[in-house]
Amino acid sequence: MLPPGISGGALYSSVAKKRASITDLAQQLNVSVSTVSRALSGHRTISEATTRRVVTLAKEMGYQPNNLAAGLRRGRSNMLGVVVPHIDGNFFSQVVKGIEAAASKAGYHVLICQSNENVAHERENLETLMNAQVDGILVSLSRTTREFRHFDKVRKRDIPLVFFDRILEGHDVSAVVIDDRAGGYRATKHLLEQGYRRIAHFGGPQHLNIYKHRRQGYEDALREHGLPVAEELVCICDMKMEDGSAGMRQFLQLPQPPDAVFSASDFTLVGALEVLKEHGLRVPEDVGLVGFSNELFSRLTEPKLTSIDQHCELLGRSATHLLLQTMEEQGQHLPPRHVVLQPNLCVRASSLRTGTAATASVRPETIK
Amino acid sequence: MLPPGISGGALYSSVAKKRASITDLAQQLNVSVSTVSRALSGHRTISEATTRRVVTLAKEMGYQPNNLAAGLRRGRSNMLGVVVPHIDGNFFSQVVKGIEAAASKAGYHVLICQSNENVAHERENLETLMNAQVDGILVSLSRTTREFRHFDKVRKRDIPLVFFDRILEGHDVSAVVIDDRAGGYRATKHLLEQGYRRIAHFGGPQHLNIYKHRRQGYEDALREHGLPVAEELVCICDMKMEDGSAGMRQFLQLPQPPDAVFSASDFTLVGALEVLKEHGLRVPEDVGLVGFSNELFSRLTEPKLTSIDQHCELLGRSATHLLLQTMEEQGQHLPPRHVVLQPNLCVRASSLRTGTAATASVRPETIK
DNA sequence: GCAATCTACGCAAACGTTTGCGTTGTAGTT
DNA sequence: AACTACAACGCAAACGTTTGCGTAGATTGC
Repeated sequence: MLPPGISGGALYSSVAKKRASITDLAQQLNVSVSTVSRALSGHRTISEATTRRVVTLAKEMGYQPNNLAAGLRRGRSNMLGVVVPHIDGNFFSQVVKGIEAAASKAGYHVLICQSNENVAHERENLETLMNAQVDGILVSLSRTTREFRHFDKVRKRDIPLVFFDRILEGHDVSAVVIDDRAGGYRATKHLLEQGYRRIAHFGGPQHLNIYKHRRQGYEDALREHGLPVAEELVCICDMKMEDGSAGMRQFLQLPQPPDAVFSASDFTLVGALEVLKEHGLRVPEDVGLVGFSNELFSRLTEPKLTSIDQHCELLGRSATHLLLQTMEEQGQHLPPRHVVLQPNLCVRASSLRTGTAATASVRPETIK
Repeated sequence: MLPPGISGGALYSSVAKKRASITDLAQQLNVSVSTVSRALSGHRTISEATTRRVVTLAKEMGYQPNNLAAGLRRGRSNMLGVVVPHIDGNFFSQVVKGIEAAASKAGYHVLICQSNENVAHERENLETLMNAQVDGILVSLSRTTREFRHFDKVRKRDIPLVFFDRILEGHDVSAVVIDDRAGGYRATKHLLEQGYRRIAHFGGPQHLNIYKHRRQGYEDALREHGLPVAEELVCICDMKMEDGSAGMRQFLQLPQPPDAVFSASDFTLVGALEVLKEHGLRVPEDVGLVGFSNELFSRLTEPKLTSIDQHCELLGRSATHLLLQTMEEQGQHLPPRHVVLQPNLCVRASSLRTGTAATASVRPETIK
């Protein structure tokens, strides 16, 4: 016999510390589990009185629904997967912020994976996410991704898939992208308006839409101005700082070096800027610079870099919305959709040739 | 009757596209589900032959285990939660990289939440993570977190909790931190060795360990040199760029302005640097600067900023290991443990007064 | 006063695993 | 021959939800 006041149950519970489940609530209230479940999800077939009782007890006992169980039963996890090349740097961390905001508003959690610009990693990331039973996947391709085979498994499983920013050319997928051609065009045109005439270009791997289109915009602007597209003024590289230094050194050895550079990334520009200073060339007086992505540090260099801003957060939100929409229309197998966002030119000192007539109309733009 | 070759099952399956489950495998092989389960997890009570059969069929059918179901049954989700103030900036994105690496090596997924330096957000993040049934949580506190109450719920549920970098003073929790006092001390001592004598300090909210300790190191170094700690040379702020500008402007209005600044963040230093240039003061000749965190952009300013590097990735890995260890020792309720990592001084131009005798022993340090 | 309609709730199956225990069949021991 | 011992596998419960269907009792319409 136990002494009065000490039941076996109480003794046990002082050890176990089990989380309260829906069943516990049901027992305490003398109702069925289904009633509790429905009450908690606000079903209207449950009387207001019972709902109140359930909700208050739930709060009192600190009840927290078990998402695993719910997910198992409903066939979905309420989790979204994201694969990005990396989260350092301004662009992707901002995009991720947008994704998280939109996802959590819709009741989804977000699983973030980094491919480190490595296609093998990217493949693993996809496995990881599928293993975690995510309901949908957002991907921005790594720079080394040249084929699509590792996505077959995802599509076979009918897991909704939306790409953003970086996609592979010629593949029919849903995606949210920036109008990179327009970005490249505006950047180059701005340089032309500032009076620069021999404009070089740093570009990334051309199998990626973003780099290809930025270059197209660059070429379009030149042609529109009746200028030739010089092969020796285009440098295709990996977009690292070092690549910018190396590329700029090459440019400066040309018989006719460029008087401006439009780069598809701010990173290369930093390297280029260093080399220019080494050579005693002044920016923007001798050489004008325009970058892409509007990285945080672009405001910190001397001079500050003109760059194309991509509304990163909006991009993230849009991609998430498209994914959620795709998920809703699951069975229907509608054709892929594309959303195109317009980028902004952020004019700063690196491309403003003071004293030039063309400057008059352009004023430094502040970022919202 | 159905026409030959078309069974009801086939017809159905052509529509449903169900993912293969362990049960499907069992049926195909005429064994029980438990056998399949054990075979897949490499149990030795299953004959080698059957194991092989199961594994090959699993691969053939593209079987992917359902983590939700497994998690439900085993009482854990194999997911870790992380709460960071933000993931932009070098520090936290690197730390997260370390966390991910260590976690995935141990078979865990990682859920990342950003508090945006907001304690209310932080509270929501915790709810989110608990809701997602994570098995453990890693937290670096937001700058506005001054009390601990929102962590009670986590501890009540016995969810293993490890803090990293930013913790609240006087709370008994497991944590992996940097030796910030040593960092502050070395930074300040370096400035003293370079001949600077009137050294100012930018600090963050003093309820956070990191800012308090960095300041302590600063003061210790001054005292050791027989220098007074001047109240007017210490600026406690929010560590934004703007705060740096504003603070520097104040410093310059003093009757005796400082000849160097040790800042607890690189960000403020960028603002300060701008102001110094405005006033025509040269760095490092007139004013020396040393920051903290070794942000990416610290190598891009003019001049490059000397800063304290924190081995971000190692920090992330250490924190994860401590968490995993804590999870293993769950029931035992051992006392909290602390791990302290040593930071590194990265000397760059902003603090190198050439021509000073003291310079001889110090050479620019490269970062691994 | 009786069928029809609602309201508010309960029953039980299902989601895909894991795991303690029970059950075969075979080999080895005495 | 009767026994134990062990290897290899099956049974069924359990994890915590959700949800289709069923069913009391109350209300309505005529």
